Amino acid sequence: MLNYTTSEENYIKSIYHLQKDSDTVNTNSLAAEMQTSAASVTDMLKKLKNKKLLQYERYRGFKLNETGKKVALGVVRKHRLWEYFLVEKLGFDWDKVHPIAEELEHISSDELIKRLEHFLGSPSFDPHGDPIPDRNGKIPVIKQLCLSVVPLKHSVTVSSVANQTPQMLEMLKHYHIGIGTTIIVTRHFEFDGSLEIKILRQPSCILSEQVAKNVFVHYDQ
Amino acid sequence: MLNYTTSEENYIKSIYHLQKDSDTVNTNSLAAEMQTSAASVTDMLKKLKNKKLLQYERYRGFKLNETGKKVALGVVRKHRLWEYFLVEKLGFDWDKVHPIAEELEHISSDELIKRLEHFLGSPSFDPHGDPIPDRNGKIPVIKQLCLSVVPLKHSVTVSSVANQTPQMLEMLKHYHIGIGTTIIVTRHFEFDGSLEIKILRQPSCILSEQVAKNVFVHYDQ
DNA sequence: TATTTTTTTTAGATTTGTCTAAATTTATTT
DNA sequence: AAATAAATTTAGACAAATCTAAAAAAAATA
Ligand SMILES: [Mn+2]
Ligand SMILES: [Mn+2]
Ligand SMILES: [Mn+2]
Ligand SMILES: [Mn+2]
Repeated sequence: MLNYTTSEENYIKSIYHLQKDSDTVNTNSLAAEMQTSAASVTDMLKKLKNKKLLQYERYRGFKLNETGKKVALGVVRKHRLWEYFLVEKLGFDWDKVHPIAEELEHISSDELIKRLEHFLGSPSFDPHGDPIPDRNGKIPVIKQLCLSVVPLKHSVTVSSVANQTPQMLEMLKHYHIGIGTTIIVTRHFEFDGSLEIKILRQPSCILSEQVAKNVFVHYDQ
Repeated sequence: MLNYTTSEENYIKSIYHLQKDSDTVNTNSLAAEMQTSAASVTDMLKKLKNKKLLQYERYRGFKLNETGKKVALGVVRKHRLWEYFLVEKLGFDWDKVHPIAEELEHISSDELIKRLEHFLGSPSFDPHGDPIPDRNGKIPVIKQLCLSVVPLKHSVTVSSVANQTPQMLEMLKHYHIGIGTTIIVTRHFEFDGSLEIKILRQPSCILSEQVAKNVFVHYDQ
């Protein structure tokens, strides 16, 4: 497999994440995601098309082809393994690791990642509950649903969090919610969609719909 | 402390290593060390002088000032901590870690290095026996001497290896010599300066002067 | 000291990744 | 279907890091 620049890898990864929800991606959304100009995106699209990582016709949107997806999965794999390392081995809070993994994911040694994965015990999910692709790009799946649609009085366990900004993660920490936390939804307020929830050894509390929409869970046992 | 580019950091580190033996450094030696052209070196020297990291008058050689040395020590510290991690935690052979640490040393987070150091148990020496500067740039010292000048029949322990190319390290592995190996010099051949040595549980063997000159030891107990 | 050699710097290009402003294409409204 | 608005691309510029070839300065030698 060829080597790509840090910049190329960042674009490829962003396209990968965007095309999961929308199939074909457009210039402006990528520019927004990357916090850069639309012109810069167009420049990079030409480069990635030349390198045969992208399906792209001008003005028509674009998407990664199979090669591009493989590259993206490799970067995602590295990113999430490093995040796991930072939290589980170095004791970082889970809301601090993203920017550091954003740099570490570009270290090029394959041997390093092979050994890192083994050292970490081949984890399947990163500290945010996101799946870690294996060496072949295969992603583990679990049946999860959004906390906002969980029926009352069912015990569920938090398996991932969609919005991973420090702001969101800070908030969840305040509620004592993390990956693996067991939750029972005790009330649902129709007025604003907020939820009353109960966490073991914590007083009941109210979550806004906005928060609940970003928390994903699976049913217990 | 400001941030520097990967390229700047690599130049600063090379100058630091060169000026240890020669006080003032010249353009061609740095170009050789960095495997680049003299013109590129001159370009970078102007940049580093502008950033006030360097004493430099054209045609007159150059050296890092105190600020520059601090930056260099920070990079060296990161490089050696990562090498220690790669060998002690990930199980890499010591002759494989240098190029990977060459990338990892540029990851910018200070918090990361603080935690990595703690995770590793604040080691004082890297896998090649080179000292790891502490957070303030202070370097631990040990009294060491070159294996080629060790008197006969004294028990000494290998503390560092000067030439760290894969070729040299491969060779030392073949002789079962590593950091911490106990050695007794049993004969010294005047003809070519080669040494007969004895390592515990190994048959006697002969080291060329070229190898011995690169191995540093300290007296036992 | 004059000449030659070596070292170092400058001049001018090139590549990568970025930008702003203008032009073009596509989409949405009247 | 025009007109307007939005999205996208192109044109042209710039900074960083590199290069080669030529010029200039310093060092070594005759
Ligand atoms: Mn990144
Ligand atoms: Mn994550
Ligand atoms: Mn480096
Ligand atoms: Mn080392």
